[in-house]
Amino acid sequence: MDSLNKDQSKENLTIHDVAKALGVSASTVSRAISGKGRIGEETRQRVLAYINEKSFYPNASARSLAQSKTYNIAIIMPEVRDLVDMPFFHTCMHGAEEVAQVNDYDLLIVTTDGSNIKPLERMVNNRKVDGMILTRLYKDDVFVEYLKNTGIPFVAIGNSEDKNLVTVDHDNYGGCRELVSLLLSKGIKKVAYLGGGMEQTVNIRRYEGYKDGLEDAGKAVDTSIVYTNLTSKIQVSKAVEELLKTTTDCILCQDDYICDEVVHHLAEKGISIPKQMKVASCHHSKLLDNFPVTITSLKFDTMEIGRKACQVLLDMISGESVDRQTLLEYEINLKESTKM
Amino acid sequence: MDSLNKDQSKENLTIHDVAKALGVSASTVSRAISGKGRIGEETRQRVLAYINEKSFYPNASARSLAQSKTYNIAIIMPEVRDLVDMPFFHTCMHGAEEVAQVNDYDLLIVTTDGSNIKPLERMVNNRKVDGMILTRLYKDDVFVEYLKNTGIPFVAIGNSEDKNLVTVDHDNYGGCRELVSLLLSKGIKKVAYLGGGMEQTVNIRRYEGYKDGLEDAGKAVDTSIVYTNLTSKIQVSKAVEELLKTTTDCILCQDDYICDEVVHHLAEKGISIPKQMKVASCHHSKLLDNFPVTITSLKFDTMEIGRKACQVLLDMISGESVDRQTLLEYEINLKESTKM
DNA sequence: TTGTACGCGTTATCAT
DNA sequence: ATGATAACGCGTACAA
Repeated sequence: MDSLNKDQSKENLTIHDVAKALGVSASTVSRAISGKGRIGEETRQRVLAYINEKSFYPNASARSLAQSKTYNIAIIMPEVRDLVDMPFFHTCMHGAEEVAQVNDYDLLIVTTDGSNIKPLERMVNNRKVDGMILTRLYKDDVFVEYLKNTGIPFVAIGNSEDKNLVTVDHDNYGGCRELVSLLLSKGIKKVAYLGGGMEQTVNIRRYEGYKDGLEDAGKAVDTSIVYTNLTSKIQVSKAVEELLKTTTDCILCQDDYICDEVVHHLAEKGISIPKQMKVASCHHSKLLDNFPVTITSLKFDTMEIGRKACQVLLDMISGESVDRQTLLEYEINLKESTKM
Repeated sequence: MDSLNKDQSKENLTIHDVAKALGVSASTVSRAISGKGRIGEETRQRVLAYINEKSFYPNASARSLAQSKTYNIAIIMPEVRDLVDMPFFHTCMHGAEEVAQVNDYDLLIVTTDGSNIKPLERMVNNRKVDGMILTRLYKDDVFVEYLKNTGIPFVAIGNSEDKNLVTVDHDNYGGCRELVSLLLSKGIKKVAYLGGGMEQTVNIRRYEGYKDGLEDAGKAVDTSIVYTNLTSKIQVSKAVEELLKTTTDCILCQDDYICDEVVHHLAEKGISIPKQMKVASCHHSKLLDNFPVTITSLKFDTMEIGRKACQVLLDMISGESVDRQTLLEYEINLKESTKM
């Protein structure tokens, strides 16, 4: 047992060792492994059997150098303080990893805030990755700007006006629009909107969906019950406070994070959901499952977006043509929180 | 502006290009960059200035091949379904990444369940990393077993009886012990314990702390109010149900996840905390911040454990001697949930 | 102090 | 179908 392991680890084999042992040349071994180039089926099997028995594995660095390919991709994550309550990015990450693994790629994580491109530069300059996934897309995105100039393949999760970008996103716009339409058709009269971080395209799209959803129902946007600059819990609760003085009968939250705060604040004030106020969220997460009342929300398959982004990226890397924009489906879950 | 970028990207430079342009040899350039080997200060500056101006960066694969070092480390994460409500691992990951970045290392993530070592084998066999961090430690850990045989440097987050392992952990034992002592000293009479997953060493240590905390106060463990095999929400609520029939006046939860369920179930049953039942948790997370009542808990700096684990690993990789076991401090936060 | 020459382990080109 | 041989770009003994 022990000696068996020792045996295998007698310093790593190379294709030359394999070649010598089999009385063939190194290039033959290489061909047998890669499948590239013509090779006799018999010798191929012989080589494969041998490397399997001796558990030989090609050296990644050497292959990397020879092919100018790293078999690594990077995923760019927002900075830590944002992440604690935001499982979205991590779920994405795991989706991407799943696809990467299957394709013999490894996933390398890079955390950075919205403006610091240093970590990306290092990756690119040192050629440590073959491509990148941007998990977040800003309005005038410095990462995008940088990556475009480098020419390295990358896909962004989100929506951009630049139709040359390769993006993967949930249909936030369509989802919010349909959600608003639905709420209004059920008899809700006045839907307020609570959001923040309008420099992120996802939030822009949701707000646009909200606006067009109202329009579909022949309603105009009432800017006095629209908040698009909430960045802290306190601001959210203050907004709720103000809304309570109006005739608003439903609060649409840009995301689960804001929704969480809204629900808490309403509970604190003794306002019952949905009797005195309806609540809905443009994004679902486990956060919303912890309330006594179930919350109407848009549901997206977050893992799937990670998978898809990675798949598209790998396609780009291998030179295949890919769709510029990919839009993934949404699901509307009507729950108690908007019951009339 | 545009031409400037084009200029830089005229196919990547090599040390030979730099050498030629400066009228020196490639090895001189190499020395200037690495700092290894004697080199004239003047030429060193000249080289450094040039590569800085032309923004030359050494090719990672080539360096990797020459040095047999990848400047990558991997962090092994538990499988996805466990993760959604467990920010611990992701926070660790970001801590590790922070330290890795500073040391010019990159972090590669690998997700796998407790038994599948295939993904690790690929990493090791292909020599894609210089070391690994295990974020979880099982009683008879197959990963540990495998990694020990390969000889690759690795550090495990958790506690092991095998004192040859290099581990980094919070002082779960000491924390739980002190917490229990404290609760009892405040007048609490009967502390029940709710836990699960005893194949993970962290949970074993917490339970041991609980036991010894009782002992410190001269109390014996009452196994009828101890649950160490709860793996689902339903099981947790059933356990709570049974405890309510006893004279238990405080429930100590193994982690935030279990605590979350306990608090919810008590609320559902109309049992008020802390009046009718005290509650404490051996692990704090944001999960506990969402309750109307603040929860007494042990608090660990999760990011710090990731940082520390990474630092120790990097030390091992560079051949420095490291402490076998590192124990990080805990903090006891006494809150409303255990108020007498 | 600096340059030469070779090795790291693969892939790819060109013969055979 | 297979085998030499030359890259790939960097590090490093050894020589000068």
